[in-house]
Amino acid sequence: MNIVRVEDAAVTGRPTGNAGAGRPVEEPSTDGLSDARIVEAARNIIAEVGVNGLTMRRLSADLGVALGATYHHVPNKHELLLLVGRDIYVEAAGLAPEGSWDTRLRTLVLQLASAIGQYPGMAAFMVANTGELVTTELNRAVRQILRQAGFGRRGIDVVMAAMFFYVTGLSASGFLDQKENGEALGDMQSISEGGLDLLLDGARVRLEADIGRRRRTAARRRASVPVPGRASNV
Amino acid sequence: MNIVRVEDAAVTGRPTGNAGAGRPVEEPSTDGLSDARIVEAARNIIAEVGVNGLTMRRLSADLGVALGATYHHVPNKHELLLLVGRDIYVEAAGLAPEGSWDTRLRTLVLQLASAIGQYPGMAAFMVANTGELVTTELNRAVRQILRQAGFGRRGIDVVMAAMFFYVTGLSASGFLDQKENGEALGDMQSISEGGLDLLLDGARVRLEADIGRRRRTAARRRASVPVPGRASNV
DNA sequence: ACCTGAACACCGTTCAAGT
DNA sequence: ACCTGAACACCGTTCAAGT
Repeated sequence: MNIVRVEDAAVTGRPTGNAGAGRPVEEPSTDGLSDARIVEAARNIIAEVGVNGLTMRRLSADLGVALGATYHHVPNKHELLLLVGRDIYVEAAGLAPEGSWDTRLRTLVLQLASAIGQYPGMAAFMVANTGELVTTELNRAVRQILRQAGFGRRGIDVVMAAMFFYVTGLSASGFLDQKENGEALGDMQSISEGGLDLLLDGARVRLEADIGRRRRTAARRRASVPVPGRASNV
Repeated sequence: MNIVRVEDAAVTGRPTGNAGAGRPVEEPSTDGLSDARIVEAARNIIAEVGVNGLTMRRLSADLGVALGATYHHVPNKHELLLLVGRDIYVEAAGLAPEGSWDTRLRTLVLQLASAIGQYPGMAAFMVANTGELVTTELNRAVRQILRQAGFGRRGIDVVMAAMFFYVTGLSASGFLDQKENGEALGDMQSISEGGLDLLLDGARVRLEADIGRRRRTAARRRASVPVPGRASNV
């Protein structure tokens, strides 16, 4: 009885992307437990009953092992949720949309919010544990889109911060849920997307500033004219 | 050993603003327990040990009563956290900054994020329970700022959604914490504020569109010229 | 009406003991 | 190395009993 699920590309593809962690990549290990199997089972439970419904006991039962066995692979529940969060990120980073930088970004944000929204309570956890989650391929994917668009280094940072905060807030508030209550909820969804467009407008303003600055710098270099105010500094 | 605390205006001012709830407003009740006293104690605990450190037992002990006594005033922990969340909102809505609409909004967002950031884990809870929190005076305060600025009805909704998502994401990730780790964290803070400025740029674009639309409508009304496409509709 | 004392069901985590 | 069975400490919530 599950809602429309995105393909579990990240889980089935390769063992959970343990970005940053020094642990060696696990072998497929045809039988027995594995990080990938645990994360997959955890995702299914969360999708059904939410993060608060995910219990180490319930998880172990679904995996057909004793409670202690799960703890042999995952140190604690917090770390397990981090694995799940990274898994969702990796999956969302996989499906790269086409088009101009802003439509690509827009689609990516909406897809990501929708993906996270399928796991009740997950966005709240992710927003509270940003520092331990950001080092993923999603980061790289977004950075690349912005770099190709022409954003400067700091422009990229700023836009990414805004996007990240927005997507977590958006998914946590559950406005994108395609649940059974389709009354005046469509209005909230259009407002949420409107907020995203607002953000993209701001990003466009920023992009013009970044490009203008670079063009001026290049022009000065070509003419070999020292910068008026800080000529002695270079 | 508390961090710089904002004045507890909302708590001491009047009993916790139970927006929407049908419950009658409680009398001061000089002695004994009260919603206001419970919320205040809860805030202190959360500020010290976070939402996860807040325990109904610990709370009751700090209040000097038995566990059951607290439950006589607050139905459950979820509802208690809602009271705390609304209390923080009401407090933040109280200090209205001066200046133009965008600087007022900017200051308000940063103050709000900073206020929430003082209560670890609170932002995650608030972002996960938007629907039960939004009906506060903060909502009114922000709406008023935007209306006076000249935003249309939908423009207000969109800007507010963007602001809300951003502020929760911002405060939850704790970039505004003035904690002991002042290394490269100031950089993250400036990036967070940069994201906010991005959003305000977008809002400015939106405002121009709103004002332009209204001006055109007024001009048509003055000239009594029917609208080309939908003349028969009015 | 308000509070106490004690209980219930459940949770995350640990660990000696088995293979 | 991997798993089982059982325990420990703690939590949210309830409720008969007192005043």
